[in-house]
Amino acid sequence: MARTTGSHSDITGPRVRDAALRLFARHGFAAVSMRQIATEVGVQAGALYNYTPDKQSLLFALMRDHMVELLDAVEALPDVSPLAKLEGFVRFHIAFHHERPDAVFISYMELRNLSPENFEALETLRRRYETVLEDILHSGVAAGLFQVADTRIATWAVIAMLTGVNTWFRAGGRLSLNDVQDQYWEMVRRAVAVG
Amino acid sequence: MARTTGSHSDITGPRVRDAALRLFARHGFAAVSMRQIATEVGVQAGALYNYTPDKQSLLFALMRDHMVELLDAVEALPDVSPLAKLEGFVRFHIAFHHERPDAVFISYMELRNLSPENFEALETLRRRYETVLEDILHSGVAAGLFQVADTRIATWAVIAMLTGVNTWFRAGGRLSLNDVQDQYWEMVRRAVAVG
DNA sequence: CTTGGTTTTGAACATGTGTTCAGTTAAATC
DNA sequence: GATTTAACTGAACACATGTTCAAAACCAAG
Repeated sequence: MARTTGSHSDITGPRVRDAALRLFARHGFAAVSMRQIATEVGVQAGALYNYTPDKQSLLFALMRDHMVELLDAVEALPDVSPLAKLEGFVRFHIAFHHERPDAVFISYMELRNLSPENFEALETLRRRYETVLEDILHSGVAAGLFQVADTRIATWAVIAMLTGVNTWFRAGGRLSLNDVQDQYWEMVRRAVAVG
Repeated sequence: MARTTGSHSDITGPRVRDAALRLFARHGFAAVSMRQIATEVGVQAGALYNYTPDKQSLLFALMRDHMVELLDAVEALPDVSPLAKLEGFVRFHIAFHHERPDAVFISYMELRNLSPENFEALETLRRRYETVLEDILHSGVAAGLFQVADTRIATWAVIAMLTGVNTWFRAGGRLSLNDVQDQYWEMVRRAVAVG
């Protein structure tokens, strides 16, 4: 046997990425073999190499694509007052991350499995995302709306707090996503706003 | 060759655990082989099985020991007012986690490599730790000192925020550990305290 | 010095790993 | 219908994996 009926790279390509994303998130990059991914796709392991030069590049592509999506979305947020911007950021972060639990998980957990160059590329993207929030905090401080001792630390604190939602929140439970957004926004607002 | 001169289980045992802790934290459980651990200890792979029945038990022992230490320490905090208790918890969490970056990292990252029973055992310990903070928040709310919509969510939010310190803080930099504790305590206090 | 217990070696086992590639079949193009 | 291109198979490569165990060497006690 060789080429199978109905096979097409436009179909197999996304299926490879989807399977890799799910398996990497569930079991970890190092614990997943190329043969497991291939089985999930319904193909032999060798066929995967039409879609990635090697296993690590597959991981990196997933992480990079996720971060680029994240950046594009956050930079499209409306340009309003610092307080409204902060609220927008909080609600956006929670919602965006909730929709992509696997990609978020991988992007935080598998950094150590990247080559130095790939790691650096991803860190650069992550820093750009953090800077969006830090700029908001900074402009709020300048406008006398926020009271923050160190905008850098506050940035890390807020992002860690918001990202933590993914570890426990599941849709269909006691609280809606909106409830969660409301409560986190309330805590963030009080933590940084004056008076 | 066989038994080596100077070999003793009281020495090799801790060395096995130390090497495993450091390697698991650095490269991940699945990416570290028993032979790598053995090399680090200065022993052949077979000798490790005098100290653990298998690889997974070694991981679990490290995680469980860490959580038990954490629980013992947090339950020894003084019984004072809710506000002072909360401050004590915040400062304790930051300091304790700062001193054990490898154990903290492993205990958060390698949960998925545990068997179901081991996972459940660790989750129970983690819930007990969270309950310490939730009880503090709850008693503060009852005393009219705190204003928190949902103590469960606030617990997760605070712990995620505090644990995040480990991802960026390194001793010897711009800020002392005390500076960091001060700033996080300020943010937590404002996020939950009334007016 | 002998005996009994402790600790480690070194080889082996069965299986799994990422990756390559010649050969084969399906789809697309002319 | 003939030819070219795209997609995949299946086998192979060289090596790594967790774990077991008889044999050997060390240490401690009598």
